[in-house]
Amino acid sequence: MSGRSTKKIADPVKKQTLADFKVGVDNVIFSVDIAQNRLLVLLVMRRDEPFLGQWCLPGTLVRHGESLEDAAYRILSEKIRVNNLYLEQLYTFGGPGRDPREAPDSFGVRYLSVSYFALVRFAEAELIADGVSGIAWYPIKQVPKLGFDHNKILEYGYRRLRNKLEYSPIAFDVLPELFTLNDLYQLYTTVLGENFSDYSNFRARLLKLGFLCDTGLKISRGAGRPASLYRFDAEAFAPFKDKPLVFI
Amino acid sequence: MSGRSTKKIADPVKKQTLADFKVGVDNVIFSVDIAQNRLLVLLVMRRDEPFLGQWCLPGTLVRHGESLEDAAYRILSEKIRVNNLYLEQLYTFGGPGRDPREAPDSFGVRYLSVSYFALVRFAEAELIADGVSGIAWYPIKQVPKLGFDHNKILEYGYRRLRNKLEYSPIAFDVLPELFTLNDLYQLYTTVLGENFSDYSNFRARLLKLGFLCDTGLKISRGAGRPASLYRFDAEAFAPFKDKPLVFI
DNA sequence: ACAAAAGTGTTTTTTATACACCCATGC
DNA sequence: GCATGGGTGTATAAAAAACACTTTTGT
Repeated sequence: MSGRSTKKIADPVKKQTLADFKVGVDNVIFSVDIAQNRLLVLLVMRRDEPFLGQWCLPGTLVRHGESLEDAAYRILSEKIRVNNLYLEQLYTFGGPGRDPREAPDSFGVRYLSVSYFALVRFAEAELIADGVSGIAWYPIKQVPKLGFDHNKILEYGYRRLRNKLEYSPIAFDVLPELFTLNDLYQLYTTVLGENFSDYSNFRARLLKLGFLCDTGLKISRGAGRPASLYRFDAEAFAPFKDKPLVFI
Repeated sequence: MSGRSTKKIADPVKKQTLADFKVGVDNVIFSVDIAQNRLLVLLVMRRDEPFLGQWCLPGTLVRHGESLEDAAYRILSEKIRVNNLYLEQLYTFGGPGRDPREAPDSFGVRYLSVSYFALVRFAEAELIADGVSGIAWYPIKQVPKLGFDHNKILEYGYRRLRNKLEYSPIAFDVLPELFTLNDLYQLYTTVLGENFSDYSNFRARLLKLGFLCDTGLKISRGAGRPASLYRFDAEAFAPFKDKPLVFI
């Protein structure tokens, strides 16, 4: 308490003035490798201080005239080429001292991070290596210690991914136009774990909802009966928007 | 397309440079007036330009050394006195041009808003009028046109409130220590609408979950049978954390 | 005695869960 | 013909929804 009042003498000058910020955008970019049943997250190796040479989420600072979402799309397109993706804002981390570039207890500029969460199609995603430093898909279970507070951001993004998958149709943004129910099921199990639902029940529930339409086309993958190809019908899905827990 | 390339000549100087930000925090503060069955949101009248004299969400700019959440608590405590509340971050709005103080297409500073969502106990909330301009609880259905993009923020907060109520125990942060099941039910109906559930079913579901304990105390409110007073048992609730859709 | 508020119980319908089983294809 | 992946069906348990009914108080 007495420590506090000591502080109060020094504070008024500083505390009353507004902080100046640089705003960064950090992306948690997921993709699902169905073939290997792995959930992957995109990491890049820092080329600058701080945290030079350490793995981080891909991020950037926001430029003049650029919206937050624009910045998020910019980093994304600097790192990977994709046509299909889902992207949404995640959370904003902005405590003082979260970035080492902020001189401690100074009038210096603060660094705030608005994080975005993205899910991209693994098969078509093409990583853009700049030839200087690393970029890689990391299986979620093998992510190392990251720079900044990026492990926390990633954890936040992972939780969001699992929730989103349960009640919104983001899977279809990342599946090909035509897909089998097994493709869909595998995507779900890879993210949510094996025991989230039995295949037969998953199937029955989804088909009953009525926004997956059977194209009649069949695809044969090696041995076994050929699978029907389905298409996601966005119009038929419309009435389910805003309704909780559509899937699983 | 040719318009674009013209732009490109002018851009590099500006677009490549980082934007400087002031960061604001805007609060969507809800309370539930059970007596009158109204959901209320706190609005304040702006004392400064821009939007002087117009109703807005209570907000402030973040100061040196202050975290976002600290700023959110600061405005809150400048406007109302409360002991019990729930508060969480909502969303970050940061497009260029969202604040009129940004000179259009200039090098000037950008204004970004991190919004927070709060639920406070109506009965104990004491509004702090500064004697200069207005502050008031507005029924959600009667909110006027607000300054900035605050109607959008409010809408976002309203949706969050309804969702949160369904799967997390925020109601208990805002009910008195001891409450009747009717108090709880009325809070729910006021926010979610009359037809979200039948009282008897609501009651049965909640009691079965087992984190409401009957204190044995009774309270009599006018005519009719006295009601049991319950207490929320946070420990007994713990296992339900992270499980979706506990209520309703 | 009766209206008002609180609380209990019952019936019906729908959904979830766990399986067992049939179908079509490649080898 | 049999392993493999695809697809259907059924039986049981649990949850949601609708609604009728009892209990306890004030007046």
